[in-house]
Amino acid sequence: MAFAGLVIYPWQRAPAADVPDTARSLLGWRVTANGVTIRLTEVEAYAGTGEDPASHAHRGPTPRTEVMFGPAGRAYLYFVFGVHWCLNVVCGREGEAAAVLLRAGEVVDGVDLAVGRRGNTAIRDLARGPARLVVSLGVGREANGTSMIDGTGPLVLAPPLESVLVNGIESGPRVGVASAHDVPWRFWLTGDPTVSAYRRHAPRKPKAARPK
DNA sequence: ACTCGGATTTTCT
DNA sequence: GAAAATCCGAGTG
Repeated sequence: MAFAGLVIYPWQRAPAADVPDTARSLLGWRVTANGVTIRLTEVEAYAGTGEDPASHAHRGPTPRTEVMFGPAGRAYLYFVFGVHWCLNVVCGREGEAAAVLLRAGEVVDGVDLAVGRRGNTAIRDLARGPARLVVSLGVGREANGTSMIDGTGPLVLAPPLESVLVNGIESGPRVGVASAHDVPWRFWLTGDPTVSAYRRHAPRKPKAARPK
C-alpha cells in the first residue's frame, strides 16, 4: 500500500514540453477542497519560459510565478482582472514552468456547499469557468504553492475512480489569451454541459475619462 | 440569443 | 501606467 505522501503520478515526472499531453490526461480527474469535489471537464496547457507568450512565466521567474518553477503537483493561483482567482496545477520538472489551468468541471460532491459559495446559479454552472471553479472549491490565495497531491494543503487532485470513458476529447484555441491564438492547447470532454463557452480574447476598451 | 462594458488589484514595463 | 488565462448584468434583436 502506498503512503499517501509518496504518491507520484507519471505526469509529475514529465518535462514541460509534454504539458499538452498532461493537460489532456487530467480530464476526468477530481479536485477536492473544503467539502466540494469537482470532476474536471475542461483544461488548458501553458508551457514555460520562452516558448509560450501566453504563459505568465514566459519571461522568467518573478515573485508571482515562482511556484510555477517548483515541483509538479503544486497549486498556482493567480488573481485576474482585480476580481477573480484561477487555479493551475504546476507541471514540468523543477526549474521548468509549465502549468495546466483548470477551466471547468462538474460538481460531483458537496453541491450544497458549492451553491452556498456561488449563490443562485444553475447546478451545471457552478464550476463552468476557471474563476467559478475556484469559488466553488472555496480556496484563495492561501492555497497558492501548496501540494495538490499529498493532502498537506486544502486541495487534493485524484485520478478517476473508474474508467471514465466518454464520447471523446476535443481541443481548440485557449480562451481569453492575448496571444498565441493559434495553439490548440485547450482540451475538453466532448458534449459535456459543464464546459465553458468559448470566447475570443476581447481587446480592452481604451480608458475613458474617469468620472470624479 | 447575443453583444457590450464595468469591476478592481496585482504585476511588470 | 497599462494590461490582464473573467464574470455578470443590462441592453438589444
